[in-house]
Amino acid sequence: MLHWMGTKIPADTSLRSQVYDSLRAALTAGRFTPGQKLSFRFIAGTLGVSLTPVREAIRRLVAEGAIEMQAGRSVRVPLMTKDKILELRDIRRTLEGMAVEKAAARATAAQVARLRRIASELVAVRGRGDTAADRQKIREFHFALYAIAGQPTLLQIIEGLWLRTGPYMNLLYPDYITSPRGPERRLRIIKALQDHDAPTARRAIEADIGDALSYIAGLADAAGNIAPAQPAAERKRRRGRSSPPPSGALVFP
Amino acid sequence: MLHWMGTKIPADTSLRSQVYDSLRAALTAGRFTPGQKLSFRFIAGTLGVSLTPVREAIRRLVAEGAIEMQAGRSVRVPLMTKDKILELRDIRRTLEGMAVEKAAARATAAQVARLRRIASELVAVRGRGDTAADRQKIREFHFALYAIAGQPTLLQIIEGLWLRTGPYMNLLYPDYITSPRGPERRLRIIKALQDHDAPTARRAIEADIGDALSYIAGLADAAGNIAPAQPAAERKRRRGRSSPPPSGALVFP
DNA sequence: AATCAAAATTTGTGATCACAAATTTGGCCG
DNA sequence: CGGCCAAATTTGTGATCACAAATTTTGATT
Repeated sequence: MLHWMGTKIPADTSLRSQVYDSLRAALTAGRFTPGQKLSFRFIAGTLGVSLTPVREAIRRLVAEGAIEMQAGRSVRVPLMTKDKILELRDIRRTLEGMAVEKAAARATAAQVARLRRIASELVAVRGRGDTAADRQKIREFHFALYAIAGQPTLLQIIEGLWLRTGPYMNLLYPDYITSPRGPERRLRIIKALQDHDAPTARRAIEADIGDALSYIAGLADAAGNIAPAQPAAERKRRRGRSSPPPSGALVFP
Repeated sequence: MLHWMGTKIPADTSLRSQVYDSLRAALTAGRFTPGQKLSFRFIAGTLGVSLTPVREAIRRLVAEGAIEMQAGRSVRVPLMTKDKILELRDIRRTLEGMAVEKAAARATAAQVARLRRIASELVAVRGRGDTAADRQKIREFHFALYAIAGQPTLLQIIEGLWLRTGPYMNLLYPDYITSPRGPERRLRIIKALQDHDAPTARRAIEADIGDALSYIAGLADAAGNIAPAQPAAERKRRRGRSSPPPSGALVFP
């Protein structure tokens, strides 16, 4: 639920947005193979809509770099290379470092408390083996952190970068993610925000992002290509009726 | 003309792209008043196309932050505030600084020579009072510089940032732009690239961007709003037939 | 003249169709 | 088995239509 100064911003219920959300979720979860061609009619057919909203959703995703458009006329899931990951690493490290630096200067006690709560929820989820839930909590922590900076444009750009790296972040599981550095760094960041210690906070987030993406870059083969990640494990299904997804959720199989 | 390793990339001739280019050019030149509502049918009618390509072009511009979409259903040219300009200043300073730093490490003699040529052309144009030509040369210099870094994603993000600030850059004319700091800094950057002196190059570009956008932020009124810029002066028309724009150029009046 | 509800118009959205370009298929010949 | 070309199919693009929501205009009433 999006809010702004207590005023509810009405959610965009257009089919276009729903298609966008579905594609975004599928990309982030790695449900498409990198390099896979996505035809408009396949997407429209799968989601049960016409071509029109699909085309507009695709335009947005292309603009955000989440999918790429071939010279001719087809779109496909981008293939990742070591160079591209290293470039994204440098950009993300810098921008997310900037966001945290500004956040440290402004963080209120309530905001710090919220971060602490999310961090402890993450600890609780970790080790349960639910990759999808784990990643969700990580995302929640990071964006709660960046939102404190109060810089909407910066936040939007960072979201775009997460969308580009998203399909490959599953590669961190299970090896990299079990390192205790993550939890330690999150606590260090929280402490630094509490103390308004911007340089320390920045260093911690830069190390976090730098290490994670360097690790992924290290998975590249000799040609510099990085293999696609496996889809995140689904959350446990609710007991009871399982067939139809809740109210109008457009999902890929 | 776009090239890549000697291979011509075929230009996208779709109507969608032409509409996008037209809107982008109009926005950059300040031909729309900030806050102005843009109806799909107005754009389609003006450019003589149907709604379909307009809708897709708009989606892309919205994703890039060049225009914004109201909650309900209309799109408009974003209004600029002091806070937003300062945020864009910080992001641009950082990312363009990063690009120049990488460029300094890689620049070849030929690339430096090209920068020097553009810089001298800019000096030639400067003082002729042709704002549009001046801005075009500035853009050419900056992107030739950033391209040397060889980081396509970074370049794409920077282009998006220029699109957001574009409608307001005319505010630099004629007062700010006549300062001799600009030409001096460009020469300093070129020299630093030649010497592979990354820190000096970064400092120079950061000062360039920081000063320009700080100047624009200083134009805000007490409420923090920044008045729209006047459209850039048109280039001198070629003599001869003046009515129809060259081959299929979709232009706004 | 100011107010406000009803009517008229405008506007974005989604579906559908026609069409050309790209891609795949299938068969033929080497 | 492999290369090549024409037919068949798929695919993205652009135009058009219907429709509901939003906006503007109108006109009656105070």
